Amino acid sequence: MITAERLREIAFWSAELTEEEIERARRGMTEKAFAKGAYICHKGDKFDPWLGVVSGLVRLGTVSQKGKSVTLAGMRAGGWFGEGSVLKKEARQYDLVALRDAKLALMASATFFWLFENSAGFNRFLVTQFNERIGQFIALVEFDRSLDATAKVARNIAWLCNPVLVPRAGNHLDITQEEIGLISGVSRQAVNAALQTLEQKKLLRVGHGGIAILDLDKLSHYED
DNA sequence: GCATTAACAGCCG
DNA sequence: CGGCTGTTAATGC
Repeated sequence: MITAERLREIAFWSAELTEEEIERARRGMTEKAFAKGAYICHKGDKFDPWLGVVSGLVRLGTVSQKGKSVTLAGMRAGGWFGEGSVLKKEARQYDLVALRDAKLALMASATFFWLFENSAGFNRFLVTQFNERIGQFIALVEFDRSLDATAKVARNIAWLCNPVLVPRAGNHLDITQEEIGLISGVSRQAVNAALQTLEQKKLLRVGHGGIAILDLDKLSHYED
């Protein structure tokens, strides 16, 4: 169980909840630490909590039939995910790996369903979250030709900084080029080249162990 | 051609 | 010093 104050810190959506709903939410939640490289769950697991990243970086991915690993998305601190599997009471559709030491918040599915049945604020948040994800998905399908490495990197960085999915993100992203590679499905060297291209176009600025976002909108629509 | 792996020097904290 | 970055060379699809 976590305190009401802790809930405010780690869960931006709690701002939409009434006192009673906050009480329910915090009683149904715990925090858990994962070491770098650790699996949070595997594809096919019956793992029921809804998840939020409190600190660290998490990779959502899977393994194709041919055996190569495919990354679906990265999730940074402040992001919440997994509501699809919880709502449908189904097994996880992907692997979750901590790319560095991470702390996650876990909400029991019974609590999630209670909020779903009783809280207007929580439902407003859920609809907003789904809507934003659909928007990302549409943007992905819109460009049927495959993206080059620079475009993949640009889009994945933009997703990590989505202000609706991660409202407190700000303009700075603490992430190494290797981590961007793991999330984007591109080698570290290709990430390095991509970042330099994007910096020249003034869409972002590269620093040591992090980047500053200058033009999120252009990053999210970037085509080579 | 473009991207990947491997290897390495240099830089930053 | 250890981790991260920027580059180059060799290899693969």
